[in-house]
Amino acid sequence: MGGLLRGEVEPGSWLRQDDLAGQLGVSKIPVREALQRLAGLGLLRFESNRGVVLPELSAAEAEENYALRRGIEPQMLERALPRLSIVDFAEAELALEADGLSLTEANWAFHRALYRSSGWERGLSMAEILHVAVAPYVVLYTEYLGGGTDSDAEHAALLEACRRGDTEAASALLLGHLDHAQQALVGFLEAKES
Amino acid sequence: MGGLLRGEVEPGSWLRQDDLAGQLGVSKIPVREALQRLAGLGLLRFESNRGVVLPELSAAEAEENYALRRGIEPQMLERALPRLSIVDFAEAELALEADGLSLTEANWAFHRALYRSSGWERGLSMAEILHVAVAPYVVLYTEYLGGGTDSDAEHAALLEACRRGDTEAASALLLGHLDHAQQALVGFLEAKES
DNA sequence: AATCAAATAATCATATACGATCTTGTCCAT
DNA sequence: ATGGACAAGATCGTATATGATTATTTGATT
Repeated sequence: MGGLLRGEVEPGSWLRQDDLAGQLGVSKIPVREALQRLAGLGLLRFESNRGVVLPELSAAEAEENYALRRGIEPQMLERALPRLSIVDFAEAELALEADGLSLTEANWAFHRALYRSSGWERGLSMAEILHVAVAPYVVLYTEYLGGGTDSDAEHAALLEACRRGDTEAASALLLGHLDHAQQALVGFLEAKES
Repeated sequence: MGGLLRGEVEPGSWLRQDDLAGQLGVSKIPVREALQRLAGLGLLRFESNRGVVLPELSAAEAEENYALRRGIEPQMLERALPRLSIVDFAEAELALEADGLSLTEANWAFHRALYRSSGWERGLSMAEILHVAVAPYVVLYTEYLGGGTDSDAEHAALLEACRRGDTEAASALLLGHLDHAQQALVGFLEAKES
C-alpha cells in the first residue's frame, strides 16, 4: 500500500484482490475495504465486476492537481510558519537528505513537515492525496529523464526562508516551486500524450 | 447515504452496520465497503472494534473548511466562467428555487452548477466533501436560529455576475460569500463550544 | 443505596463459500 | 487465415457464519 506513495504501482494496472490478500495473509474482505478507502481518496477506481485499477493521469489532470496545491498549500505554510518548531525543521532537513526514502516519499515528508503545525488535518490529507496522485509520474520524470534537480535547490531555499520566519518569501518560493514542478510534469505528460 | 449531504445524520452518532444493512436489504459487507469509502472521503471515522461515527466539527475545523474552499472554489469558478452554458445557468437557477431539495443539497447544487464546467473532477469532489462536512451544522444554524437569509441574496448576485461574464466581480462575490458563511458558522460553533 | 464483578447481550471484524460476471482459449465455419 | 460461437478458467461481489471485542445488565457485597 505504501507502494502507492512511492509511485511503484504502474498507472493503468489492475490490483488483483486475491493476490493482495495472499501477500498480506488475510482474506479479501479487509483488502477490499482498504481499497474502498483508497477509492474514496480518489487514488483508485472500482470498475464494476472488473476490479480495481490505478487511474492514469492526463496532462490536464496534472495541471488541476498543481492548481489545487497552489490553492491550499501556501495557506497551510503561512499558518504553520510562526509555529514551526525545531522538530519540524529537523524533519524537513532529514527529508532533504532522504535516506531510506524514495524520491516521492521524501518529497511529501518535506512538505508535510512545513505544513503540519498548521493543524489543518483535512488540508494535510488533501495535500497528501495530491502528492500521491502524481507520484508515479514524478518517478518516471525524474528517474528516466533526469529532471527535478532544481527541486532540491528550491526545497533548500524554502526551508531557509522558513527558518528566517520570512512568510512573504516562503510563500513566494513555494508558489514558484509548484509552478516549476507543474510546468515540468505537465510538459512531460503532454509530450507523452502526443 | 444521501442523508449525509442533507445534514440529517447527527454528528457524534454511531452508524450501526446491521441497521443499515437491514434498511438496504443487503448484508453488512457492501455496507462496510460503502462506509469505508466515506471514511476515505473524511466524512466518517472508523473506531476499531467500536464501529463508525460521524465526527463532530469544531469551530477550528469549520474555519479550516472555509479556508480550503476559498483556496479552490474561486479557481474553479474563474476557469468555468467562460465556458458556462445555458444548462449550467438553468441548473443554478433551479437550485435557487430549491424545490424538493434540502437547504444543503440546494446549496451544493448551486455551487456545483457554477463550477462543473471547469472540468476539474478532483476539485469538484473536494469541494463537495467540504460542503457535506458542514451540512449538519448549516442545518442547525439556519433552521434553529434563522440565519442564512443573506446567503440567498449573495447567491443571486453571484449568478448575475456569472451571467454578465464578469470574472472579477464573480470571484469577489464568491470570496465574500464564503467569508460571510464562515463568519456565521464559526461564530455559531464557538458559542456552542463555550 | 452504592459499587464492583461477573454474566449476558450486542456489535464488530474477518474467514469461508458460492453465484455472477468477465476473460481467455478452443474449435468450427466461412 | 479470419471471424464468431462456445466452453473453461479466472476474478469479482456478497451472503452466511464465527471468533473477538465492547457494551449492558444483573446480582452480590459493603
